Amino acid sequence: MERYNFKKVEEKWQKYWSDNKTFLTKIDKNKEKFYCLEMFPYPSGKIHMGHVRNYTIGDVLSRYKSLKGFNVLHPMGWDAFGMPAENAARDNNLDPKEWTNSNIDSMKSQLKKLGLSIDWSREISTCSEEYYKHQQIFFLELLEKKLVYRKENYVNWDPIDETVLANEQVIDGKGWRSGAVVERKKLSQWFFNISKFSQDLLDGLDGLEAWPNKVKTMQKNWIGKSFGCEIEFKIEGDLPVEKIKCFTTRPDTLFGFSFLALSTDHQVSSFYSKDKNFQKFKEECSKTGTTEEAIAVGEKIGFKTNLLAINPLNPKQKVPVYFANFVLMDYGFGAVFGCPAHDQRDFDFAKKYGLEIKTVVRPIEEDENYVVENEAYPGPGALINSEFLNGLKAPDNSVVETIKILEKKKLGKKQINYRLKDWGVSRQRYWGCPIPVAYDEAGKVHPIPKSMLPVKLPENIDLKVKGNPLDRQNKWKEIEIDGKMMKRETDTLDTFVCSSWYYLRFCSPDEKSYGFKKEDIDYWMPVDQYIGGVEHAILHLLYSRFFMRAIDYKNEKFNIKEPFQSLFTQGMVCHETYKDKNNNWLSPDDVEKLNNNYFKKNSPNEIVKVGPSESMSKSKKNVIDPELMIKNYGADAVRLFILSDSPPEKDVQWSDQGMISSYKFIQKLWIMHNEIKKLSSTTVGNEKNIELEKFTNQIIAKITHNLEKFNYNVIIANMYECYNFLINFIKKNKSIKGLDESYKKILICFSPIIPHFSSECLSDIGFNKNLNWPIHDEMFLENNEISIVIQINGKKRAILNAKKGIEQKTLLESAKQDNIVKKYLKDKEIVKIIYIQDKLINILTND
RNA sequence: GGGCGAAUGGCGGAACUGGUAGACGCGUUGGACUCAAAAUCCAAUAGUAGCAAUACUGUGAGAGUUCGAUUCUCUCUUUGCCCA
Repeated sequence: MERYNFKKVEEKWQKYWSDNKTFLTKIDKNKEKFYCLEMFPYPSGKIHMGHVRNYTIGDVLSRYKSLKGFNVLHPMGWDAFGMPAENAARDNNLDPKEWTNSNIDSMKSQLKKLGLSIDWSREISTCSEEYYKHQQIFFLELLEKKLVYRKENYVNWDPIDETVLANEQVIDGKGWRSGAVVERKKLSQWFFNISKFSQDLLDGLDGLEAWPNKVKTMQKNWIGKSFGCEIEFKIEGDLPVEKIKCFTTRPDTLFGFSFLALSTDHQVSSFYSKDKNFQKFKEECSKTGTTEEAIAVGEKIGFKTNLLAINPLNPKQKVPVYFANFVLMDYGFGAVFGCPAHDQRDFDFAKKYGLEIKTVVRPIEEDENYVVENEAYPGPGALINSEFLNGLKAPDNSVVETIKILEKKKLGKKQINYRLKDWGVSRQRYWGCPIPVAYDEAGKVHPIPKSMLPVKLPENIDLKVKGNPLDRQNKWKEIEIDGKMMKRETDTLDTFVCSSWYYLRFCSPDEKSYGFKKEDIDYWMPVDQYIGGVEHAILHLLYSRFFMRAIDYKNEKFNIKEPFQSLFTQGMVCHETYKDKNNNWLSPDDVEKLNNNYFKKNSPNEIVKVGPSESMSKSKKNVIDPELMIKNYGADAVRLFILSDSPPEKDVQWSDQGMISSYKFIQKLWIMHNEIKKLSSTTVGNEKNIELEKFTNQIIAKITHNLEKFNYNVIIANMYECYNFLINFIKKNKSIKGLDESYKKILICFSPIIPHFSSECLSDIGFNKNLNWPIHDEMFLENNEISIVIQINGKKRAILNAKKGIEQKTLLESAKQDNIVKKYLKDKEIVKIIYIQDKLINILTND
């Protein structure tokens, strides 16, 4: 017998699948479809373990569903636009397109070595003209439907990448990619009107039963629906301002009103355009970031006006009006009423400027003399010091009642507010999808006629110069539309736009006239299972849900609104981190382990500091190269290991030991395979072996159940169980009828996880074509001979073998014969007996 | 500060609707093979006591419901993620 040669076998089957077009998918209306999609990768040039895990999970599911008889669509593509290409091109004097395409080639060959069941004929790349042409058409359609608009707005400006960032791309006040502190800048930008769909996107979440609750909650919070009231405050003072509108979720605390705060961008600020002190203040404000966190943490500062705001519920009360740095123009109306006693931000502000702090809500356990002292009390309770509102239960009851009163007096009206802002999609970058519009001399927007699409990116660009590269392409910028010379838009689209509809393109990758064909969408959509990292829980998934709705808006193209029926978020792949004596990160390759101590390789005296296990990242050097692992151990072993140690939704620890033991397991399976093959060819048994049948059927039931539930780590345990059973079974049984049948079924169960090995073994014992997922026989799931647990006073004391369906009386009699049971029942009176049929009997005695 | 989740041997983790806790793997220990090592195979492996049969304790801590709780309820601790 030859040692199992994974290299030969894996290459053989990968070639076989490719030559036979095994994974090519076509519409087949006689079959039920299954669309399995994993989040497509950015073509960085090398796959990492996160990809291996993500795509292995998807592949296991796809292969299982195929064997179950589904018509499976399992495509792959490239999220190919984006800044790394541009940066690499700039630093190494390359063409971003060539850089990207060569990365795609090498990553594709690495993915192929994993033996994924992908229909490569549907491969798409978002940086190809065939792809972004359709995206430009979508953009124009959205423009026509008024779902895209242009406005001047403050934006998050990343000074290193020299681009605008969406709010979501600002993390801790810093750019998500560059890490630079984000500045505020006013620019004219394109926006997708995602906020128009706020309610719809929120409602849609309820229908997504197969999404993790965690993700739904995150989206819900992100959309941030709040119920409140729009109030108009009458204004007195030295300026021609009569009233100021503001939005609040707590109108019930109006009697605690002590100041009105305005954003520095509020209309009223126009009266201060020549006031040097105000300008200085405004500049100060722009230094605090725009994120909610920066505002909450930062110091609250204000600029006092000479205006006074009148409390609508208590016209005798007049309070000062301030500009304040914690008020944002794009929330509510850029004005908030301050109630220091019950909002920490307002409290801090009031303390600083010596404003009144009047308590109007008391916690339930306090009485009416309760006074807010060291910090605001934002919690529930009852209203006090509020005249006719006193006693109302806050906040639910009191908010509703106050709004009713305000509406009746025409002082305000009920309003629903969302935190979700429109999606700014303009990027001042080269390597993205050009926005297909042009401007005439007056600056008016003209869509570029569809016949002139795609707007292609110019080539041979110098990326070394800072600023927007397309803006410098004077020749490219010129365009003639209807005989008039115009200038093209020089911004490109956020790459999140590309990934918002790629799942549709996979259904019709070759369609020339439009992004997809209705017939294809009707058959394939929605995605039955979407698999990816939880880091995309908000942005990508929300944008995709929006894009479906936006494309469909007013045209009713589809019957579905939600692109992803089920969502699975896999955990990360982690590894210990290492540092040398100078605190430099060390790669696992540079570290040697000896007797629980870690040393630097080639310098045996230097002890290595071991840090916590963290998600693999290049910056911490704690990465393991999948290509190397596949080369050393084979794709099947890598697939086996990456699934074996943790449930797929949780983080997994990389372990060299684990990797090696997966490799060894396949070697052991191969040795066993050859023994079984020898045995089953000489077998002349009479009757099927009950023990074998029972095991086979039970394990099929288990594996099937675990596949359906994504318990992939448990399937690996089931595979070991199979090995342990079979190896012992063939040792003691020399001639067994039905062994080949059972073994075949078990191999099919293995095949989603280790497809090359299983295919090789199956074909070696004569099964190659038309394989189906085995179905277990219920008959064997239930044993005739069962073990029944005997409990005395709730404690396990013995186990009794009995026939199925045994009656309580009979069971009790035989239990009483048991020596241990006898011991415990001696001199005791049986008070009660609890019998769970065929499972357990609990005997209660009198003490 | 708010929301959601998690906590089981030395480690990763199993346990269907409350019913034999610790499947399976790693590691460790002992043994076989070997001049020796590696590889492989066999055995043991929650803790405590005991030669053993066995007994007691045990699923982060404390309470509760129940004949019976890793599983359900409440309080607390630690921890992770998201939002602030």
